[in-house]
Amino acid sequence: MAAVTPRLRFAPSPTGYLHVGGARTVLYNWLVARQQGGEMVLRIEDTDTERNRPELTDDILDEITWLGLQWDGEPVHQSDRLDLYAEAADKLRAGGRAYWCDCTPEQIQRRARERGGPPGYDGHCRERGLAQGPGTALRFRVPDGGTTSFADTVRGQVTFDNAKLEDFVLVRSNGIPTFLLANLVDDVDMGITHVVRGEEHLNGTPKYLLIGEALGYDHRPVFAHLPVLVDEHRKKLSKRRESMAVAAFRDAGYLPEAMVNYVALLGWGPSDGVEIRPLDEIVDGFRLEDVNPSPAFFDMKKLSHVNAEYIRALGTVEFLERARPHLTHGQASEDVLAPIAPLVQERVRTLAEVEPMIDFLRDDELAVDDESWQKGVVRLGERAVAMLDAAAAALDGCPWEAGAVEAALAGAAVTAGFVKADGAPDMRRAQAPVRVAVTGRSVGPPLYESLVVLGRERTLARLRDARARL
RNA sequence: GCCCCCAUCGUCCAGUGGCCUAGGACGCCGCCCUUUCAAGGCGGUAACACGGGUUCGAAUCCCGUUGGGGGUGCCA
Repeated sequence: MAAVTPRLRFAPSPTGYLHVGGARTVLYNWLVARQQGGEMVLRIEDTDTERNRPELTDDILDEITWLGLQWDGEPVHQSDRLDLYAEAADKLRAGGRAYWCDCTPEQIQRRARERGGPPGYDGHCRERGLAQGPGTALRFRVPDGGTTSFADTVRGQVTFDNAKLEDFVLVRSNGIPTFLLANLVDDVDMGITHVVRGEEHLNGTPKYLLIGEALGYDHRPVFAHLPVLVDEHRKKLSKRRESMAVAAFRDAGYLPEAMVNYVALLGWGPSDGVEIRPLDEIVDGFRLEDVNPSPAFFDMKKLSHVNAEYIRALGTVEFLERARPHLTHGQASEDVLAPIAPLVQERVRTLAEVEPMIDFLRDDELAVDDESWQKGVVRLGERAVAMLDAAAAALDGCPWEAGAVEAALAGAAVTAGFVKADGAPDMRRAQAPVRVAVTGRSVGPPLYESLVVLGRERTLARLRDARARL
C-alpha cells in the first residue's frame, strides 16, 4: 500500500469564540501534521443554523493565525456541502440503514418514562416505513448486536456495545444533517487520516464508525481523544466562558509564543523536562502516544510565569514594539517607557502590566495610593519629613543622571538619619518616602532611573506636594 | 440510571517491573543578593487513591472498590 500523506483537520463550529481548549486541539493537530510532513486543514462545522454565528468564523481564523499556526488550503464550510450529506443520507435510507421518524422529543421522553427504562430513543419508528414529510427526521438504524471498537492513540482499545447505542438522528426535520453525519462524510471525502479532538467526542466515535461502515467506506483513521481542559472545580472549561477565549489572552498581553508553549504542556511534557522551549523543538519531541489521558487544569499562575519568561527573553526593541498595542496613551507612554524599558520588561508578567507601571512618569497629576502613603510615609513620621526635605535639597542642584541622583539621595539619607550600623546610608528605608512621594506607590521600577525620566522639576514638585500634605 | 474514560506533590509534567529513600516545573515558605518590586542564587514543603493479586521484585501488569470526569440533543 502506498504511503499516504497524513492529513489532519481542526473542525470548529462557529458557535463561540476560539477558547483555550480549542487552541490546544488545533495545536496538537498542527504538531502532528508538522512532525509527520502532513497537512492540517480547517473545516467549519456550521450545520447548526440556530446557534451559528458566521461572524465568529473570522475570529477563529484570526486567533489561529495569531497563535502562529498555519493551515493548508482554504477552510471548508459544511454549509457549502449539503448536497454531499444529502447524498449519503439517501444512500443509507435506500440501503435500509436509516429510516424516517416523526416522534417529537416530548413523545420520546414520555415513552422512556412510562417504560421506566433508560432515557433515549426506543426505535419506535423503525418498522413504520414512514416517508419523509413535515416533522420527520432521518435516524440511523444501529445494529442490534455486536460491538464497535477502535484503537485510540491516547487511550488504547475502546469498545462499545452496539445494543447500548440508540438510533440517532442523521438528518434533522429541517433537512439539515447533524454533526454525526457531516463529520464522517467530510472526513472520508477530505481524506482525513488522523482524528485528533477533545474527549467529549469519544462517545460519538462508534456512531462515526458505524455510519462509515454502513456507507461502505473503509475509513479507519488514527483516533486520538485529548483530555478535556478543566477549571478550578475540575469541570470542563466552558466555551461560553469568555475569559477563556484566546482573544481575551491576546488582549491581556500574553504573547502567542507563550500561549502555545504553555498550552502544549497541558497533557504532554518533554522527557528531558525542559518546558519552556521554541515551537520547532516541541514539534520534534511531541508524541501523540505520550499524551496524558487525564484531564488537565488550566493554571493561570503557570501561564503567567511562562509569559513572563518569554517577555524577558525579548530584545528591548522588540519588547517596545510588542508592548505598543497595549499602551493606552500612545506616544506619551512610549516616550517615558523607552528610557527604562529593560527595567520594566523584567518586572511585568503580561504586556498589559506595562502601562500601569509607567503612568506616574507620564501623567502630570499623580495618583497616590493610600496604602502606600500610609506605609511608606505616614508611618515614618518625622523621619519621613526629614528625608523629604533632605531629598529635595540634595536633588535641587545635582547632575541629572542615575548615578548622581543615587549619590544625592544617599547624602540626603545620612542627613535625615537613615544610616546603617556601619555608618553607610540605609537606602532600603530611606527610599520609601521618596518613592511614594514621587511615584505614588511603594513598588515600581528602580527609583533613580525613574527620577531621571521624570525630570528634576516634576520630581521636586512632587516632593514638595508630599511635604505639604504632612 | 446507563455507557465510556480517567486516577503520581495544591497544579502541570517525568517515570513504561529493579537506576524511586519517586525527578522537574509552577505555586507556597525560608535564607542570600538588593534602592522598592521583580529577576537571580540557595534551601524547604508536598504525591504513587484504597484493597487484593501476578512477580524474587510493582508507581509501573491484572482484578475489584472508591473518587473524579465525559457522554447520554432534531448541539458540536
